[in-house]
Amino acid sequence: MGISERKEREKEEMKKLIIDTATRLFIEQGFDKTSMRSIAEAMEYSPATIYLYFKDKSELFDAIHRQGFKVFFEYLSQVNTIEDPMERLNQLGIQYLTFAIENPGYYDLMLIMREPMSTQRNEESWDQGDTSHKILTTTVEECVSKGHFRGNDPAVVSFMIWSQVHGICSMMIRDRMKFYPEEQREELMFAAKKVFMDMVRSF
Amino acid sequence: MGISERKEREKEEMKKLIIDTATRLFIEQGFDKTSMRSIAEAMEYSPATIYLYFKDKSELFDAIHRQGFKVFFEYLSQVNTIEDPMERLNQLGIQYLTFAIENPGYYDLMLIMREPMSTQRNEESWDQGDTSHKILTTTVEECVSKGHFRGNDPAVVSFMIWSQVHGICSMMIRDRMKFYPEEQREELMFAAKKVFMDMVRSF
DNA sequence: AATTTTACTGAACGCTGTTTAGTAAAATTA
DNA sequence: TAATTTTACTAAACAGCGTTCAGTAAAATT
Repeated sequence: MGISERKEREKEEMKKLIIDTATRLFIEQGFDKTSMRSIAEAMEYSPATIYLYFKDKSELFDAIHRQGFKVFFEYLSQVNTIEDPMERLNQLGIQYLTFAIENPGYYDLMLIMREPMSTQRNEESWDQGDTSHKILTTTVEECVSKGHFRGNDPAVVSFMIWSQVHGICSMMIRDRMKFYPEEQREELMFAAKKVFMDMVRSF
Repeated sequence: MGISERKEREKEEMKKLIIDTATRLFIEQGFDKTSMRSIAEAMEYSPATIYLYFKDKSELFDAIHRQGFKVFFEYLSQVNTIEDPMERLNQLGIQYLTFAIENPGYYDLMLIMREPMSTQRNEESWDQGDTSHKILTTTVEECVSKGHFRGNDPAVVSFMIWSQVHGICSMMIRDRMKFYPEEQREELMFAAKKVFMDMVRSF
């Protein structure tokens, strides 16, 4: 049955073409301006074709969403070899900020935008969110067991830390840093994170 | 010229009717579902009428935006009488979180959504953002002059603090707290803020 | 060679923000 | 009071959106 296998391959290639085209436009011009019609036009297909491969726009962008998480995990996994949990936490923060700075489109889609939620999608993006969350909480728990955080609930501490770095990234990505000259913003992000970590360490 | 004065009054009333109707729908059903047509229908006017009073949707929502900031300042001004800057900072955080919890629609519009920016609008919303920013930095500067924050740059510290509370609120408003049961989320927000303030105070 | 299945599209539906030409009533002028 | 101008408003349209569906030409199967 060579034919059905080739067809299967072609189907996957078409899916990839759609995702790649959509990702390119999305990174280039943002979510709002990336319409199904514009994706189709860039692919030189009819808009209706996309719907043969993805149920709707939400499902298509969920594929991009998932890919973003893959990239995200590559950043986070850089810290795996660090023994000291507190230093690992520190580097985790740096990787987090770096991901947001280098992939603002992904960050926005993955962690700021409101998701239209379709049951299937939520399952998986939950998993990915859950994994990220576990990476953090595990590290925090290690820190607590080494005597840090004065015995505060690791869940609370994790949420605080995540909120801190997410807050910093959100400010940057949604343009709430106009108080500071553009060329100093990235520096400020890391400076704020550093003061935060200094506080954490001396707590 | 009683007539032109009456007309002026009527114009203001019409503007108010539009803003109030738009705000109601916006709070009830969110930004995306609040179309110009739905606002017009709720007012029992034609959609085109709204455009006689507001240049476009962005200008209309800027009016709501401004009103949101007024409410916001009411929350923040509760702390004015507190002498000790560190305790004022603490209460400022509580007021911030409370505003976000009690007015999630406003918070989203004012501090999370991307603004389509029309020159005029930016001027004013800048002013309001600037005022909020000054309230924070002034307090932080007082703290520093009382020996807190180990001589770190008040601008950096302010940005860190704002990011922390903004991060907490963003997580809640954009539904990134699914790791925690719904009835514990508000508690967790304040718990995280408390740990943060404990760190700040002992720094 | 005839039939079925596949991959795709043109055109439409109902929605959006926005513009424009036209109208009836109100205000002003004569 | 009658004629004219100004005001306040709307119906209808434009171009865009996500999405659906009937139809079609080519490919695969019988």
